[in-house]
Amino acid sequence: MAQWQGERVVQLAGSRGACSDCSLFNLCLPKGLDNEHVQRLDVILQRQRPLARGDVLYREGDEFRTVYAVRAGSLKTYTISREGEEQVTGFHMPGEMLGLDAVSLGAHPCEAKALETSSICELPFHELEELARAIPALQRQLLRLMSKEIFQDHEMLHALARRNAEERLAILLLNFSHRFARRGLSATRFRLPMSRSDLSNYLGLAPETMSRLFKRFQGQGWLHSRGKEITLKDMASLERLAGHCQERPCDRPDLSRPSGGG
Amino acid sequence: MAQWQGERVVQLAGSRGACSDCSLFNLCLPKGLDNEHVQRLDVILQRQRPLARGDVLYREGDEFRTVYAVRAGSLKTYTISREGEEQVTGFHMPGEMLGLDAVSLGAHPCEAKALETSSICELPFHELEELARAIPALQRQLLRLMSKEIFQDHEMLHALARRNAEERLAILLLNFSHRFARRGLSATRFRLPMSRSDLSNYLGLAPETMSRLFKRFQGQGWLHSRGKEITLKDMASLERLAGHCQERPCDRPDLSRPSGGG
DNA sequence: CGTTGTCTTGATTATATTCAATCTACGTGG
DNA sequence: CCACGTAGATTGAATATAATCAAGACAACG
Repeated sequence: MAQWQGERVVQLAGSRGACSDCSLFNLCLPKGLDNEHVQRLDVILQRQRPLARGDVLYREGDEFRTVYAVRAGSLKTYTISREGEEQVTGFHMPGEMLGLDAVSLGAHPCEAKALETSSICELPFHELEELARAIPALQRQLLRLMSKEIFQDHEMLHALARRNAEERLAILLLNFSHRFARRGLSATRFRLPMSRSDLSNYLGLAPETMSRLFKRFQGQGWLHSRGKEITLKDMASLERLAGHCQERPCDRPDLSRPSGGG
Repeated sequence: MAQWQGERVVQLAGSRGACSDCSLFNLCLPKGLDNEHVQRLDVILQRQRPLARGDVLYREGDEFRTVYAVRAGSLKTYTISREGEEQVTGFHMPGEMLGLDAVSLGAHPCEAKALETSSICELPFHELEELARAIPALQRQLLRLMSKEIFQDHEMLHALARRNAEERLAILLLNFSHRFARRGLSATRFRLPMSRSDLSNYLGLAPETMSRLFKRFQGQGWLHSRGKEITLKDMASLERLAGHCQERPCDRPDLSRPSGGG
């Protein structure tokens, strides 16, 4: 593919005011941005060459200049403690954003690595900020995205602090199920692109425990797993385990009080 | 005190361009805001009547209209699961902000309760957003504040996922030590305003474990605790336990690339 | 077809939880 | 000022849960 050369992507917006590439950033509110705005946003989008499995998008300490959105594939982000141990802080699937945790420090506090061949969009934060000032709906959407990340982290804190291993896995499986479903994929059959170790690390468990959990879940008939391929067979039981379902109130476009001048 | 009636506080800015009340929100960059801006920010600040211990500032599900900063006292925020169990998501000391996790949903995803008699500033988010568009440094600072919260949550995730009980307590003690020190208070003698249960809940431990930990730490000569009064006596040992010290890179004013038009 | 890394499995151990029983501090009312 | 009640904190003993250690199976890949 010849276009993966970091050149600027100047794309005209679609006909209905919907986003093209910028939709990957979840930055477009259906009613918030008109064609002109979409065009201005797309102009600052850039494509990178695809990442191969294991490629590092950014390292801990790297200067923060851009935020990223996953176009295809998937990545994990993780911090590295002084002793060298990893802590996976998130998995990022197509349509999801990463890098916003770097705004505060001005440098990336974590590392991002491709779990498989992945295609990434990047958006220079400096220009995004400027544009956000010009487009109220964009500013708000940016704030909402960050707020959502905080909200999700709090859910994760709850899972790690109050839930046992089984419950954590159930929560995680349903979480992925919802994320796949939102992309129009099956909510019950999907492929988890990360290793069992990454999963267990994310959930604060030992890899062996993860293995035993999958076995137990399979024995209960709750799911079928063959390597990375997962089939959820008893959503009700998983939801019962997970407690209040982890339905995440994703980007709702209806805001009672639009921040724009009206 | 007669001024606790929710009236608007119209305060003139100090002489050096430093913030007055708005400094509570950590929204002012020393070099970023001049007097005129400070004045505009202070104008939208409001004072509430003080909260008594146990008073709820906002409940889960409450419509999100304002963000808050602690002027004096302290609060805890916590989510409530469907089964009614609490999960403490944070403690908020003077000069610290809360409520930003509500931007995404448009409603507060957690509840905030005063741990002691507390005085609160509130700032209508709608107006804050507008002002942020007008003042680039403010917009950036707002984004940085949220980013910092994400960053801190990730540290907490690491603590819950990878650290044992002792290490978690050491991390927490040093965290508070730094927060008190930043306010000009002693880094080694302070009063933890929350109950042991709140602490243990926050750290994902049973209250009994927390009790045993304090006893063990005291036996090691690492600290002295009498009720809520804590004296740290061996910072080196605590730091060794905590691993890389949890020094949080708080609001550094030096940003290589100011987002303003220059 | 072997090599490598990941995953799985079993046995054992460590860690923190749970349950139950005091103990203490503190606020209330006599 | 003291007795009482209550909520929180502490302590001990038993238990549960997941981690660790150590092999072995499996899959991907050259």
